[in-house]
Amino acid sequence: MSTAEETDGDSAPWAEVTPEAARRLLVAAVDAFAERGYHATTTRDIAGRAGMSPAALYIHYRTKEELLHRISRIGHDRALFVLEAAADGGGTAAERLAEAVRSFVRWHAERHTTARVVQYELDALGEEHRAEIVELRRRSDAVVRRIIGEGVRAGEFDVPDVPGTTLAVLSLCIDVARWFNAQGSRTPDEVGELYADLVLRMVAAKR
Amino acid sequence: MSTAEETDGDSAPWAEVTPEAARRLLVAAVDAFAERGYHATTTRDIAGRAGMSPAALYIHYRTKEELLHRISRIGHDRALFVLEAAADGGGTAAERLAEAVRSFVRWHAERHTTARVVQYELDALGEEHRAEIVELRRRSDAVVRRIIGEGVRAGEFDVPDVPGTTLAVLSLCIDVARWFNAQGSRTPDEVGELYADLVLRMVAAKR
DNA sequence: ACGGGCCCTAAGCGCTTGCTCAGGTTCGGG
DNA sequence: CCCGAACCTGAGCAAGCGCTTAGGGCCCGT
Repeated sequence: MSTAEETDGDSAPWAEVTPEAARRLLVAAVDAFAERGYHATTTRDIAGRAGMSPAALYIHYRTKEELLHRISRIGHDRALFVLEAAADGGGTAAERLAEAVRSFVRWHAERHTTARVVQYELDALGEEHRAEIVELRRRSDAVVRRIIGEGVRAGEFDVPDVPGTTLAVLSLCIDVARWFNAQGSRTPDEVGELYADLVLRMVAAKR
Repeated sequence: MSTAEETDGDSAPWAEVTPEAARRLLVAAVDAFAERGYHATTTRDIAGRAGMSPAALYIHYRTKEELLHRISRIGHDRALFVLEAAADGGGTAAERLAEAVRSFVRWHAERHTTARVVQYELDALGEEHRAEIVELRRRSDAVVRRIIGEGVRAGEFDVPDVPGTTLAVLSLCIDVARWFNAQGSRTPDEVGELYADLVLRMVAAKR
C-alpha cells in the first residue's frame, strides 16, 4: 500500500499516445532529443529511427515543435503526478518529504531520457506551449513548498529560508536527469534513497 | 585575507582573449549560446552581435565549435580555480567545504550566462575537446570529494556515501546556472550563503 | 466488386546553415 | 610615397534544414 502503486502512469510509458505510428515517432523523438538535443535533431533522424519516411511525421504532428510539446506535456504531467501522490500519501512531513524526493528522483533516474528532454529543452518550445509547461512546474514547486512549510509549522523541520530550500530540493532532483547514466553503478532506487536522506538532513531540526 | 581575493580571474572577465575583435566575438557568442543554445545560434547572429560580418568570425576562429571550446575551456578553468582556492584555504573541513560551495555557487550565479554555456553545452563539443573538458570536471569532483573525505576522517562529518554526496553537492551547485536569474530576488552572495548552509547540513555529524 | 478513407512514400521546394574567397581598407616602416 | 601585413566585407557555394505535395497501396463497409 505504497503511495505509488501501479497507477504511477509509468508502467506502460507512452501507452496513451494512440495511433501506434504516432507513438513510434514520439519514442524516436524522445531518444533523439535526449541524445543530441532538440535543435541538433532533424526530422529525418526522428522518422528514420521510427522506420518511416520524413513525410510520415507530418501526418501525425503538425511541426517538430509540436512533438516536443507533446513529450514535454506528458512528461511533466507524470512527474507532477508522482510528486503529488507522495505529498498526499499521509504520515509526518518528514515521511512525505522523503517519499516525494524518493519517487521524484526515481522517476528522473529511471526515465532519464524523457526527463532530460522534459527538463532541459524547455525553451525550445514556442511562447504559449512554454507558458503551459511553466505552470506545471510552478505546481511542482508548490507541492514541495507546502510539505516543507507544514514540517516547519509542526516543529519537525528547521528551515530558515523555505522558498530557497524548496528551490534547492527541486533543483537537486531535476539535475539527476542530467548526470544519471543507466550504465552507471547506481540504480534509480539507490539514488532515490540517497537523495531522500540528504534532503531530510537539509531540513532537519537540530537536536 | 579571504581565499578569493582579486586573483579569482573574474575581475576582468575575458581579458586574456587577446585580439580585441576576437574577444568581442567571444563575448557575443557567450550571450548567444546562453540565450538560445549552441545549435540554435547561427554564426551570423554571433557576428552581428559583435558588429561584424559573418566572414570576420573565421579570421579569429576556425569553426563555430572552436568558439564553444574556447569558452568552455576558459570557463571551466576559472570555476576550477575558484573551487581549488577555497579547498586550499585552510581551516576545518567544514570551513573549507562551506567556502568551496559558497564561492563555486557565487561564480555560477554571478556569471550564469557563461556558466550555462559551460555546463550545459558540453556535448556540442567534438570528441577530443569534450574529453579535455571532462577531465577538468573530474578534477572538480576530486576537490570536493577530498574535503568531504577529510571531514569524515576527522569526525567532523557523518557521510554514509562519500562519492554519492560529492555528486549531489556538485550537482546542486552546477544547477544554479540553470535557474539563476539576474532579475530575480536573490543576489549571488545570498544564494552562496544559503547553499553553503544546506550543504553543511547534508554532511553534518548528528549530535 | 469497389469506392473512400487512412497511412505512408518519393520527390522536391524554398530557405538557412556553416563556411569560403577575392578584393578592399587601414596603418606602420623604409 | 609605396609596400606588405593585418583585418575585415560582399557575395555566394554546397549542403542540409523543416515542411509540402502528388500519388500509391491497403483495408473497411456495402
